Amino acid sequence: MTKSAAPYHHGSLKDALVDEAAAMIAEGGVDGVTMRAIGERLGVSRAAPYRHFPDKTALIVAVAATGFARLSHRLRSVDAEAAGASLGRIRRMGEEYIRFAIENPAHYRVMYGKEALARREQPELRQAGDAIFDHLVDVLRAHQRSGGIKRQDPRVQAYVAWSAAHGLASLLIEEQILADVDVDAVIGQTTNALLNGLRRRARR
Amino acid sequence: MTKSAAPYHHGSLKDALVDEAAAMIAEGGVDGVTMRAIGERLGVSRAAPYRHFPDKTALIVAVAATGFARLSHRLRSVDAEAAGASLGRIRRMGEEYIRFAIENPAHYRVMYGKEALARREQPELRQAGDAIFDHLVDVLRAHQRSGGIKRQDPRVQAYVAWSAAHGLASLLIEEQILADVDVDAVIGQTTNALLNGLRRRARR
DNA sequence: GGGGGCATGTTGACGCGATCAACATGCCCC
DNA sequence: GGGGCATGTTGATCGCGTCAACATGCCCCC
Repeated sequence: MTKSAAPYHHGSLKDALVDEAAAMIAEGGVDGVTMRAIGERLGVSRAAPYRHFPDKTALIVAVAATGFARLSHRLRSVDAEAAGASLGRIRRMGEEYIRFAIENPAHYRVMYGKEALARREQPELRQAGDAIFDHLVDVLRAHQRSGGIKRQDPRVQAYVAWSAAHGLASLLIEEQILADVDVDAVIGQTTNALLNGLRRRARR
Repeated sequence: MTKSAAPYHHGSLKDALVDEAAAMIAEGGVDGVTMRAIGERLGVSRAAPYRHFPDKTALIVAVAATGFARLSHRLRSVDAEAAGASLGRIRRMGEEYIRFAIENPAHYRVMYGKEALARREQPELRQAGDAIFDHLVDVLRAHQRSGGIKRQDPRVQAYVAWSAAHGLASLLIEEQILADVDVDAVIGQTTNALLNGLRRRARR
C-alpha cells in the first residue's frame, strides 16, 4: 500500500507516526501527543513529522482515518458473514461496533468520542463516517423490505441504533462503567433492547 | 449562595468566570478557553482568574460541577412530579436528561462528553456523577418492586438506560445527526426502545 | 560516472498560553 | 489610623506548535 520497507532515512516514518500517535492518545489523549514527544519516541527531531503531515491536526486525522478504515472493514466482514436479513445480522454489527471501540479506544476517541475532531471540517473523515452510517441505513432498509423490522424512516432507526451503540462504547472506553458490573450483560441487553425496538411488533 | 453583589474589585469574578468559561466552551471547546482570553472578556488581567481557581482545570471543574448541580436538580424535579412507579417516570427522566444536554451543551461536554475531565481524578465530580447514577438505580429498583420492569441487576439496567441517553445526547450536541432528520422522533423512539427493554414482557 | 534535485531530517527562532513571583491596591477590622 | 488579607496586575519562565534556513542521502538523467 504505502512505502514498503526501508526507503530513506528513518524507514517509514509516516506509518510509525500514525501508530505512535494512536498509542500516545490511548495514554494521555490528544493533548498527550506533542510533536516533540512523538519525535523523540521515534528517534527523530521535533520537526521531522512535518515532512509527512502539514500539522498536528493532520496527524490526528490520519489516526482517525485509519480507525474508520478498520471499523469499516470489520463491519463489512461480519455483515458479509451474516448476510441476508436476519435480525442477527444487525445484532452482530452492533456488537462488532462496540467491540471495535473497546479494542481501539484511541482510534474510537478521535473518530467519534471525546477528542473527536470537527468531522464537519475534515472531508476525508466526514465521508468515511457517512459511508458507515449509510451502510447501516441500507441494512435497515433491507430488513424493512423483508419484513423483519418496522417500516419507518430508516435513518431515524439508524440514529437510534447508533446512539445506543455509541453511548455504550463511550461509557466503556471512558471507564465510566464500574468494573464489578457484568459488561457482557450490559452489551447484550443494549442490543436486545435495540432489536426489540426495531422488530415489527407481533399483533397480540 | 456564594458572594452576593459587589464585594471587592471586580464584583463577583468567580461566578463570572464560571459563566464565561461555559460560554467559551460552547464556542470553541475547552481549548477555546484561555486564561488570557477569559480575563480579557471580563475586563481583568490574565492572572486574575488564578485568585479564584488554582489552575485552568479547576475552572473547568467548576463548570462541570455547576452542570451536575443543574442536572441533578432537574432530574429530581421531574422525578418528584411524576412520583410513584409509572413507567412514565423513567421516560421523563430520560427525556429530561437529553433535554438538559441540548440546553447546556458546554456543561454536558465537560461532565460526560467530549472535553470531559478525568472524573476519576476529581472527587467532587465523581461524587456528583455517582449520586445521579445512584438515583437512577434507586428509581429502577422501585419499579422492579412494584412489578413494572424486569427483575435483574438494576445497575445493569441503569447502564443500558444511561448508554442510550448519553449516546443520543452526545450525537445531538456534537451535531452528528443531520438537520433534516426528525430529532423528536429519534428521541421518542430511543426512550421507547429503552422502556420496552425494561418492561416486564407480558407472557403471550 | 558525476552532478543536480527532491525527499527527509535537523536546529534555531517566534509567538502563544499556562503559571509563578513580586509588586500594587482596596477595604475591613481592631 | 494602620496592618493585613483579598484581589489584581505586570514581568518572567517554560513547553509546544510551527516556520525558515541549512544538512544529508539517493536516484535519475546526461
